[in-house]
Amino acid sequence: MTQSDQTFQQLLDAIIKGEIQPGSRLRETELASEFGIGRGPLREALQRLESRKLVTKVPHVGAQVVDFNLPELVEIYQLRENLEGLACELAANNMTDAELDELEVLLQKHQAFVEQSSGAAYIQQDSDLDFHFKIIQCSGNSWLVQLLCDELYHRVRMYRYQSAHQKSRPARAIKEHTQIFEALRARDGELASLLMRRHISAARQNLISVATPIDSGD
Amino acid sequence: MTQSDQTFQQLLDAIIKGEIQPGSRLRETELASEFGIGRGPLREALQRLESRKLVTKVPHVGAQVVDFNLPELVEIYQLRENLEGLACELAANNMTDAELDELEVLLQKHQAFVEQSSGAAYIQQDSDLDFHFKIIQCSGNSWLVQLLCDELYHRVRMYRYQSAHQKSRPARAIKEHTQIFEALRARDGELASLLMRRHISAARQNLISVATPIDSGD
DNA sequence: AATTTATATTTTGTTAACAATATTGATTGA
DNA sequence: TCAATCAATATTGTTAACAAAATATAAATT
Repeated sequence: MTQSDQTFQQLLDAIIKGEIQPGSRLRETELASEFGIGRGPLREALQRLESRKLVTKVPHVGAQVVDFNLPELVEIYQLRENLEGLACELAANNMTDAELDELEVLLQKHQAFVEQSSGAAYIQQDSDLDFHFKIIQCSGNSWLVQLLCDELYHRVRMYRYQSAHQKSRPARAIKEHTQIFEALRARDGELASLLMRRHISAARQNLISVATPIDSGD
Repeated sequence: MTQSDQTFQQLLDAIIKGEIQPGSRLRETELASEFGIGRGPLREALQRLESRKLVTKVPHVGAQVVDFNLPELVEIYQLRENLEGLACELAANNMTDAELDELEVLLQKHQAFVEQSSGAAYIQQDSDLDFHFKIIQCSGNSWLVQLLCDELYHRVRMYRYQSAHQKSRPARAIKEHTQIFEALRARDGELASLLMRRHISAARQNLISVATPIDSGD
């Protein structure tokens, strides 16, 4: 594994978990010596973060970690709604019985996390994303997989870590996941797609209502 | 503008137009001296091409231009179908009257190209893509714009240049574009979306039938 | 002759120094 | 006191040399 790869992974993790704060300036020399590598590989790592939209770069000025931004997150959820709907349609036809079993395991694992209600919220939320990931990967469309898993989802995870206190709505999510799973098991792509779209749409609206201070009208 | 930027643009153009053949090996030293630059900026350019999926890199081995691949193109059209459908929905609400006028101009320009039926096919096809681009940009969803314009479309254009002889179906395309435009003008997002999905779906099926040798059944 | 082993060559990964640009801070003038 | 100008500093862009890995070539063995 190249140094560029390693550094990319480590920076990715640190940014998503908020260990490097949103908006931070990323100085090449500073980071390079921190990781004990030269500036070359570090620049490559930064560029890869930029292509995932976790970092913005301005020529001759520098790089900084993206800042949290509700409108942008809403945009991402709009895309998820459509793309994951499509993923369900495709997965309903493509996925094997073994894959369905694996998905069921994920669902049960998630349920267990919620019921014992222990552990940090982000564990539960990662578990939620695992369910979505699995379906996407079963779609069989490699571009769809890359777009969602490798580009949009980093941003979603970043947001979740940074607002892990808002426990979203785990019980309801599980129920919706179960419905989606059953539609997939029945190979009903149309229904699975509809349910997934509704599921993400609800999450999007929840996002807005949580982040927006209630306007009491006075 | 940095050397990395310039080189990226030039390589992008050369790859899309087929001046650098699909499957070609891209040797760093060779290209660098060809562009009269060092290997550093060249590597950055290659990396950016990789993130657009026009080049594949293997560590310690090297980079090569992606090869044409029908199943992958079909995957991309599946995504376009959904994403551009969404773009229409959003654009119907968001786009200004001025933008509608601009779109109409593009439509007429495209029509002119087809009627005079002169010029290379790829001019007509670029003109076709301009129409799609415009709508996407009017969606107001910046992630949608980037995904489509900056990632998926390079691959579409690459395919079109390399099969410019297959004149697709320009007259029909114009007719469908006109319908979509009228729906947008009427601010009917649902209809515009439906028409766009159907439009791209037809293109996808055309793609398959053109590329697949007719199975006469014997 | 075919296959393996060893060697040489090519090519990528990495570094450290240099050049160019932007930022910062001090200085000057109104 | 504030604004503008200039020098000093810090930071990115770029290059050329070196290190490590993979590929190609040649020799040796069965």
